Parts: sequence; structure tokens; C-alpha cells
Amino acid sequence: MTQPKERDKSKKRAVILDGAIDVFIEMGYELASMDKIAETAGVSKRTIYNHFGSKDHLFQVIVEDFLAQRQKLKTIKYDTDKTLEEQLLAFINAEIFLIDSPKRLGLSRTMTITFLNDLDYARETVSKYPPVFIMFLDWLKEAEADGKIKTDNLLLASMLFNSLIIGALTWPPLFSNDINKQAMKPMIDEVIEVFLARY
Amino acid sequence: MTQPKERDKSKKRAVILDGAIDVFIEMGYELASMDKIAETAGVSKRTIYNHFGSKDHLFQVIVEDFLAQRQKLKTIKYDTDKTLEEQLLAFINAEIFLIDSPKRLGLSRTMTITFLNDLDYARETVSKYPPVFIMFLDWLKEAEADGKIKTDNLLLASMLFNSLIIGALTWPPLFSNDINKQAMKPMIDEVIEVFLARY
DNA sequence: ACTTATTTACACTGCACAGTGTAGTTTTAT
DNA sequence: ATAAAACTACACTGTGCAGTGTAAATAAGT
Repeated sequence: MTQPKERDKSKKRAVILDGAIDVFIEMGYELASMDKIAETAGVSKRTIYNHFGSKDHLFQVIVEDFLAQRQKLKTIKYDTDKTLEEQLLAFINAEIFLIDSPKRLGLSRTMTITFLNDLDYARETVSKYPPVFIMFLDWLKEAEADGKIKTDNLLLASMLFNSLIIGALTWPPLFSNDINKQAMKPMIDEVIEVFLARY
Repeated sequence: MTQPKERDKSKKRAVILDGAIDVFIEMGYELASMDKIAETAGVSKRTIYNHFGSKDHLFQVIVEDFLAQRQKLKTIKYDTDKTLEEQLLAFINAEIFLIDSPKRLGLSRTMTITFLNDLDYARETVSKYPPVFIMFLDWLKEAEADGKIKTDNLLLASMLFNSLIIGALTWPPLFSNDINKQAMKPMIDEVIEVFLARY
């Protein structure tokens, strides 16, 4: 009557996720077959289903793990001791995290595709995390209170900064599939300068 | 021995394209079945194949028609008689054309998805049209020669303006699926102001 | 060593869909 | 009116894939 019941499944789970990520990146969600994922992960297909139930759910877990990682980076408090440039760069880096390795870049692309394919799913998923521009908005308020920045409309300024990052830094690599961080430097600096020139 | 040979197929062709566009928008490329397209267009599936050969090619035709339309709007020459604001707005409007009706917005989204799914196809297709920022670059050169604008790096400034448009104006509606042009006005003005504040 | 949770191999179901072949019907230029 | 081009209806092929059932093999906790 002894109960060894609970065993550690986390190892297999991690192996499955690793393989799945590779396949999803390489083929996209639709074309990634569960057989292919099983083969890549070196695991039987049945085991994947035992762990994750469905292809949808497997992907969902990957996406949420990914978004949660980023979330940590985005918690930046206004700091009077640091230059504005430094702090703006920190926000930029939190977004660049999404694309600064081939794996993350690929995952971002695959994720973007599924989001565009199902806007309700996208909204639902993204809504689990604070909107991108909200954390920056808080920062901006304090910077303005500190007299370092001047805006007519905080919200607009906040959205605009975020747009600059997406348009200039996040978006292009999704298409070029290239992440030469060195080459991005001038554009990063320019984004900061543009923002400070206006506000 | 008279030859009536050539008949006018353009009417059916247009009907097919109309139906196909609706279905591609509603379901996305992958989920849009040829049977569904045939039903929506009110045409037999066989006729679609007789006209377009394959689903791929049908979609390709739609995409290229769409991009060609935009191309016309983007041909803007620098004009000393017009304000900078006016002319920048013209460039912005050429991009907003892609998203300022539910149909075009939906098509832009579907197109973006297929581009992200197949980067080589994307590059090939887009390369048939002059890159977005090139036309603006020409404009910028003349504006600078005219002493109205001052940049350190023309190319960077040109890319940045384009990034602003994409990040602030084109990109968000793809996800919100909303095109309230009224609500976009403040952001449009802000984009212009930001650009002029820097350069 | 023993027990049982976990994994595997594999065959199988059911479905959706791209594309084809064909015989007959409709349309249109002359 | 007529002949051929264009179209339709429809059955059919082949394929790829999500997900399941099961019996045997493997692994881990005690």
C-alpha cells in the first residue's frame, strides 16, 4: 500500500518543448506535423499527446513561456541617477530580446503569424501581460515630473516610442531573418535621438 | 474556316478574383479551400483551375494586383510650393491606403501572413516594386537641397520615417482589425511632428 | 526486487483538401 | 443557326495529418 504515484515528468516535457520549438520555427505552426515534432524531439508521438493533449495546447505553452520571459525584462523604474539615453535603451533592449537570437527571432515570427491568423486568440493571449506601452507610460510620467521630458500628450508619446521600436527594430528582422546587432546600433541610437528631439 | 477563337474571359476572371479575395480575407490562405472559393464566387471549381491553374497562382495574382495599386500612390515628387507637412502626409496616405478599407486591411493581413510564412516568396514578390523607402529617399534629397530639412544620414532618416509609419499606423490595425481613420488623425499628425522635430 | 507510472511502437480512423478527368450544358462570336 | 469555346456537375485520386487505442517495453521510486 505504498504510493510512489507522482513521478518527475519535467525532463521529457522539456525535451518535447525543445523539439517542438525547432519544428514550429522551421515550418510554421500549420506545416509542423506532430509526427515531425516527435521525430525531432526523439520521443514517441503518443507521449506528446499524453503531455500536452493537442497541437494547439502544445503551441500555446510555448508562446506563453516565451512571453513570460520577456515580461521580466520590461520592469524598469525611472531612475534619476541614470541618463535618459540609458533608460530608453533598456526599454529598447526588452523588445530586442524577442529577436536577438535565431531561435527567438524564429519564434517571434511563428507567433506573429498565428496571432494574425486568429486575432481573438492573440488578444486573449497578449492580455495576460500588461500592454507594452503601459510600463513605459509610468516611466514617462516620472521623467516628466522630474523635468527631463516635455510632452503634450503622455499616452501619444508613449505609443509613439513603442511604434518606433517596432517599426524600426522589431519588424524588419522578421522579414530579413537577420539579427546583426552590430548593424542595428545606428538605428537604435537614432530611435533614441528622435524621441528626445521631440519630447 | 472562320476563327472565332478568342473570347472574353475577363468577366469570369473578375468574379473569381472577387470571391477568392473574400474567402482569403475571411479564412486566411491556408484555410481557404478551393471549394469554398468556388461556392463564394458562384463558379465551378474547375473553372477556377482553368483560369488560374493553382491555388498558389490565384493568390499570387491577387497580391500583385494589390501591390500594383499602391505603387501608383507612392509616386510623389518634391514640390517647393507645398508645405513639408502636406507632402509627408501624401507619403503616409500611400501606406494608409493599404489598410483604409475593411477589404484592403484584411488583404494586407493575409498577405503579411503569407510573406512571413515564406520569406523567399516575400522577397521575390516585393522586389518587383521599388522598395518603400527609396521613393521617399529621393524626396528627402531634394528637400535637403532646398534647405528645408537637415539630416546627418539621409538613408537612416528615410528608413526611420518609414518605420514610424509602419509602427504607428500600419501595424496596429492589422491586429485590432479596426480602421477608424478619425481616431488615427492625432497619431498621423504626431508622426509628422516627430519627423520634423528631428530633421 | 517489485510495482506501477511512463513511454514506445504501430496500426488505424476520419477528415479535409488540392487537383484531375470527363461528359454534357451553356454561351458567344460569326 | 451553328460551331466551338467556355463552363458546370460530379465523381474520383492521392495525400497529409490530428488524434486514438493498445499491448509490450522501459524506467523510477520504495
